[in-house]
Amino acid sequence: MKKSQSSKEKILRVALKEFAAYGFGGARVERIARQAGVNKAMIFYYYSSKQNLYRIIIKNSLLELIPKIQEAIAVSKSPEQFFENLPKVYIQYFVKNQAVMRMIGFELIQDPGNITSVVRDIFTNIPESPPDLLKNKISIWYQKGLISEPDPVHLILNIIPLCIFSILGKPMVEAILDIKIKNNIDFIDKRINSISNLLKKGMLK
Amino acid sequence: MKKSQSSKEKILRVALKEFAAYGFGGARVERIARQAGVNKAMIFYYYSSKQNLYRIIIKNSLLELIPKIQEAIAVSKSPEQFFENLPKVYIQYFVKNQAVMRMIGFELIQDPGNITSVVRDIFTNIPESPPDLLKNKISIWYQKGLISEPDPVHLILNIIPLCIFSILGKPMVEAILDIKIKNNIDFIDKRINSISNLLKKGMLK
DNA sequence: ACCTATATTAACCAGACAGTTAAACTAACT
DNA sequence: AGTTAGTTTAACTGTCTGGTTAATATAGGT
Repeated sequence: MKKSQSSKEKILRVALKEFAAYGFGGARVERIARQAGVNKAMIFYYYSSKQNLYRIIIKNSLLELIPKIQEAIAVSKSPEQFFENLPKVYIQYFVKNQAVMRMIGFELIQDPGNITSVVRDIFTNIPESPPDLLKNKISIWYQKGLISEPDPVHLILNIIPLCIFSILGKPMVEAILDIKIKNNIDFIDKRINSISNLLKKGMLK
Repeated sequence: MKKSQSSKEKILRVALKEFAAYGFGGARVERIARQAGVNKAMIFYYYSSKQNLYRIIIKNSLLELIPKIQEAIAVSKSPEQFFENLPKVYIQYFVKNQAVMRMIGFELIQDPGNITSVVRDIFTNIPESPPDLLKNKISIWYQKGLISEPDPVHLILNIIPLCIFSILGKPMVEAILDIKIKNNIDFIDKRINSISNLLKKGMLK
């Protein structure tokens, strides 16, 4: 029973790319099967439905990302460090896992209720919940007069968008300004830097 | 020939919502027809294909947004004003036209090449191109030592994401922090404020 | 060798899909 | 009343889709 394991996992890997490329509606089960080198029926044998396969992939992806964020929060002893660590972790993860980012993006646009329920589900079953950790840090930092934004909602909404859209929005900005960004590694480095600087100058007191 | 006009336009209005809700692949031509109170064949009669209908809607939407941005840039005599005006224009437009935002989001994720070609197409046929206006302002402001970010790419990528994701990411942040934002008008006001403050503190010298 | 549980396949299905067609309707103009 | 051009419709088509099924293959345990 070794080949089965590889088939089961290969379906996940291939399906992630398929969903990211075409969205749920546009994704084709048969294309996933073909690219995974597996009979179409195997997908239903292992994952019972297209919807279910989709949900499992989203959950897996989030479970992979969360510990990285958890650590970035934990190691940040000051808001300066926090504003440097978090964008770095987010951007580097999403650059390496663009398919994940695209799938999450799709979900947020199409059916926010679905992904948010997955998120809630994950966080209620985690011992040291990263959101709680974050809330505590923010409130302590604000009380100490270190940061200017006391509301965790707006603090988060001032960070995450900058990271995700940096990658997603790149082609758009290239089109708007009518330029071509050649060196992607340089661009990403510059992006992380620009975001960290903006956050430090903009939200530290 | 009066009813035809209203049918033709109603298809556009309904299709915008359909595409925003389900993405291109998930959108159903027949559902558009039914909701527009029109025979399905009418959609092909007026717009020849689903793809073409999609492109026309995207283009129309951008053509509606661009003048607003153009004006926000033009009236901003200082970077302070710019960092206040642009987020306000973006967020207020996207709050009122969430379907447009979702469609653009879909495109950016699924087929960036498509929407970017539409953008290029629009901007090359506009006399006072807003990107050029923006590039000039930024370079002048930087030379005068008023702003800290000389690169228009990163300046834009520090602004637009904050606006778009503020609306799109709201349910996600609610799920992460396990809260419910009740008053949406207050939230949007606070969001515009928080972004303007971040940009002013973070990017002015 | 036989049993059993898991893995895999080809062939199939009913419904849905984008797109077509040809005929009929409408209303303005002559 | 007849012509014309733009609208609208019902009925259709060929293809594709997610999902099913029943038969078969595999391999480990007895």
